[in-house]
Amino acid sequence: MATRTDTKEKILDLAEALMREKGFGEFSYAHLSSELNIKNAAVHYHFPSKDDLGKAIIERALQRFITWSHLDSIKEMRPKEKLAAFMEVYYKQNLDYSFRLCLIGSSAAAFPALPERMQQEVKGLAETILGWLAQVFEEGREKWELNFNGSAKAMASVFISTLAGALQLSRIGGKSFYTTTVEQLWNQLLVKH
Amino acid sequence: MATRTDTKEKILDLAEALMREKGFGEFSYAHLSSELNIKNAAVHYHFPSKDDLGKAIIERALQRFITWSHLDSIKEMRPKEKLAAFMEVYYKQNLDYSFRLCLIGSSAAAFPALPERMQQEVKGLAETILGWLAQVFEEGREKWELNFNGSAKAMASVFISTLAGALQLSRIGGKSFYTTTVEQLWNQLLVKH
DNA sequence: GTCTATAGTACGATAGAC
DNA sequence: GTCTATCGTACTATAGAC
Repeated sequence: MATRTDTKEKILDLAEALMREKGFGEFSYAHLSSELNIKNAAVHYHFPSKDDLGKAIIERALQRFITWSHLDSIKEMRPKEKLAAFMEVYYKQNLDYSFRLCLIGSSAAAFPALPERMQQEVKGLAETILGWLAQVFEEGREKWELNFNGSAKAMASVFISTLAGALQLSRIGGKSFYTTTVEQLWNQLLVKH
Repeated sequence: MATRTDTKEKILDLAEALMREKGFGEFSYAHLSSELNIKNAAVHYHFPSKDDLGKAIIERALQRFITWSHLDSIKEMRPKEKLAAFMEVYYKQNLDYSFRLCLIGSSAAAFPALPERMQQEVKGLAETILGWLAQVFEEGREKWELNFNGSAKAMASVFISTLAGALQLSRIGGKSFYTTTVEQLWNQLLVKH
């Protein structure tokens, strides 16, 4: 019925959602198979071990980010718009669902328990996103659209730490905690020093 | 041999450390008992269910923070010093060990999987810390020691989100990611607008 | 590519002796 | 307060039929 690719993609979709909702160690092959109406052996066929599954989740997310950041519609934006677009995607992919974390945040929290091959993938993903953000901040300051002192890399680190942290803490403080926090962060970037 | 209180405290100490290193769902009664050279039934004697244990971890942390913030040595400090003292404790209790998370961060990441009674305690702990920080920020701005726009509560939210986020991401990016990020955050608070 | 069946392990929790 | 012993459950993973 379903082609090989269909099932594999569906497994990845669900696994990624569960990882962000509950954590990588908190969902099982049984969760995946029952939800997809297949047997757990079928999941093992596509991803022999959970290590393979975890690595594939992160690999796919990296490709997705690269594709997104290379879209003409994104590349043509001014720095401030790029940052706003990033924040919008971040909000929609996470807070529009019931407090899913971003993959970086979920991975970081569980990092010591993750398979080593998966840890390597996560490092690559984090470096890619941080590099892109640092470039946007650099460009934004040059063009007088964003205001901050210090290095663009450090500012990008504050930015992504705040987003990821606020997203996590919004599980305790509610959605308004996230919006309040991010609005404050954003406003500080627009202040004229 | 060991008094009742001794063992109970030792269990709490170890459980809290494991929760911050690996996550609440990632350690077991077997981990606790083997490390403490007792049997898992002994742990169940002190904390019948893992819910009880989790609740006790957070309760104790709340008392610890209240005690700390009520110390004369802390209360006598100027706002900027208070914030610096908070950051120093945060660094020493977390990054001086091998990337332990703070209890708030660890709890937030695993929140949906935590026992409900534990979730309530976590909310209380987060509110207490956030309230204290907001007061420090308010006072700091009044006395011209800290610079920020917007509400003190929002600034406190950014502050704690950034610390918790940077601590988590430092598991991916190393200790220098944390120090870079927090230094940037700190410098922004001292900038004269 | 998906199934049935199952091995092997780890978990939280409890009963009852000391 | 700690022990031995054990129950019931859930997990990752594999062998072999279809």
